[in-house]
Amino acid sequence: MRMSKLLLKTLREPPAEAEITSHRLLLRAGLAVPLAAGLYCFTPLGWRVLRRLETIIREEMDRSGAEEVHLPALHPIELWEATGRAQAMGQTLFRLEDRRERIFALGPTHEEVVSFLAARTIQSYRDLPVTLYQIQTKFRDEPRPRGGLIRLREFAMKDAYSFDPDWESLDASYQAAFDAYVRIFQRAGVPVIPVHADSGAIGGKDSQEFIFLTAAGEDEILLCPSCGYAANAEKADFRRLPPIAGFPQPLEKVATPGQKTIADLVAFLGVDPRQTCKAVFFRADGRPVFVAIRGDLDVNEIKLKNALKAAALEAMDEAAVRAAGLVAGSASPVGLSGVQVVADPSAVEGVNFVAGANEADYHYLNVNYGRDWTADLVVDVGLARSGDLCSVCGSPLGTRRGIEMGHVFKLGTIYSESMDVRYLDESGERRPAVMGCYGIGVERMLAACIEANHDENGIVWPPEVAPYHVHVVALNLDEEAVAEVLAGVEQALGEAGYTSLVDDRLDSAGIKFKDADLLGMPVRLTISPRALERGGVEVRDRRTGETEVVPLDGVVTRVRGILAKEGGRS
RNA sequence: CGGGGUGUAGCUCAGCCUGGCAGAGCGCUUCGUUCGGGACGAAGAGGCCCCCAGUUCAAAUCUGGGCACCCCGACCA
Repeated sequence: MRMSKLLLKTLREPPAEAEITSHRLLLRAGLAVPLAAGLYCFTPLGWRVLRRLETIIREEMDRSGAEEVHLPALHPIELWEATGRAQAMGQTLFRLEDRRERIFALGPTHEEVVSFLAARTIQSYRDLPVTLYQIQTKFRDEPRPRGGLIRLREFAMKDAYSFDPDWESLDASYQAAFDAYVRIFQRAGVPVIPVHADSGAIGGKDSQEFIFLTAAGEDEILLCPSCGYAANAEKADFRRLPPIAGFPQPLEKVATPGQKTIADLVAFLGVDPRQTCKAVFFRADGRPVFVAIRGDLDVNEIKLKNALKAAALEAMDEAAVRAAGLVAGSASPVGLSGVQVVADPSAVEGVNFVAGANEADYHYLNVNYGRDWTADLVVDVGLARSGDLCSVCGSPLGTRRGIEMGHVFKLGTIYSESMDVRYLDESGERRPAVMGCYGIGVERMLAACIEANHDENGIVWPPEVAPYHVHVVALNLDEEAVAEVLAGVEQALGEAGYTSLVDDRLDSAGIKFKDADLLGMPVRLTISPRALERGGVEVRDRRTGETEVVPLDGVVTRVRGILAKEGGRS
């Protein structure tokens, strides 16, 4: 490809809207142009990168035994109502109407549609297991698109769905998808770690995310430096500090004027935070929920939401708190009625807690579970924080930010039951297929790839992702010798199976070198009178900056060497 | 949806406080000189100053309302 005819505009300065590195370089290198919040146009160069990523994904999915399909992006809304997700997705679901006023959704994901397809094609255990995948445009009316390609409203997702006769078989399909993901991210030059995750609105059981660690990430990840336990904060388990021991004492009411927070009580009464019981109020699908948890802990709203099987969970506002008869600052599970009470085990296991008296400026001492109050539900709703102890080995956990690149999880029979994906087993019994579901965000992968592969001068593409293998800078093209060598080199590269981007523009050498660094092809060749005088063509490794003049007949070999060194196959 | 910020040329931004010809650098076009790390000279093109309303003789500038975009939080690949 000749740059003189390539549609490309690089920018010396990044647009002010771009803050994170991948976004800045994406725009500076002219790979994409924003259209609206969460929507981008991809230029020829940017599109080539996306296609190369898709190629990697296809190859590895195919290798894992998955079969590619293509499903509509436009879905009849009835499909979403059948699984209850028209409701659950809420505003995120883009809706539109056809000319006959039938309502459709723009697919934010494809469990429903793939289940529809499976229901009509899978009949027997002989048809199983099978994994279907596609690379499809997804539409989500996100509350807040952000970070360039990190969070889009329209994006390409590789989504795969496995159908198995039973859970044991699903384990194998899940593992195959997991292994494929490891290879995909490895080839794409995106370092990821698998972490335990919540399965979110889609529902399901075991769930792991492939996280790219970066300060620009949206997710908080808890990592154990000692045993390697890694989990999304919304899912992470941790070991609570032991309760403070003692024998139950009689309940006692004390005046605590103006003391509202746990920190207040700790200072005022001189007790350990672990001796206090914290009260937090929520509205789950509109109904009030009271959560009791030990004072040194915080509530994990995702865990709570899951425990309550609620579609929406929000903090209770002041008016609602009063309406529920609660006293903020002195709220207590003791003597509470008409409100669902959820307790974290930490509030149940200890003795002699300090808790509110449901009366302003008063607290109880020596509150004990079972004697003074009971919960409707006792469940782990603790939020793991930096410094909490690893549930596996007991070492202090650390936190890092990260971006979710891919997600694999075991769905089970949720969709196969509601969408009627059933098969006849060997004994002639009709059973729902056990499903798994596996996604990768393609644009997000591109962003992470830039984030992980750049230096102060620009992008440094891994060879497998680079839009072209070689960037050829031609200087003084008006000189016949240069033009001649360029033609020869281009041909030799092509015959060797390498793609090249040739800078044949009339701009100065400085501009061309700067652009070559910015655009980040793994190898740069410079063809110029100076290089020719020195006996050949200058070959430069973009990553290391190593530069050498190589005789014409050695150029292809040298290119091959650099590409192999920089990233395996190309 | 809550909190914060920004909207002036393709990009980065000044001008706004204190109302009075719409500006700079980079980019773009043409010509010439250049040609190894964002060259130089000359001549040009390019604007709904986000939108609407108000105040005023006069609004990029002041007031009100709206919209868009970005960042932080609640959601997800």
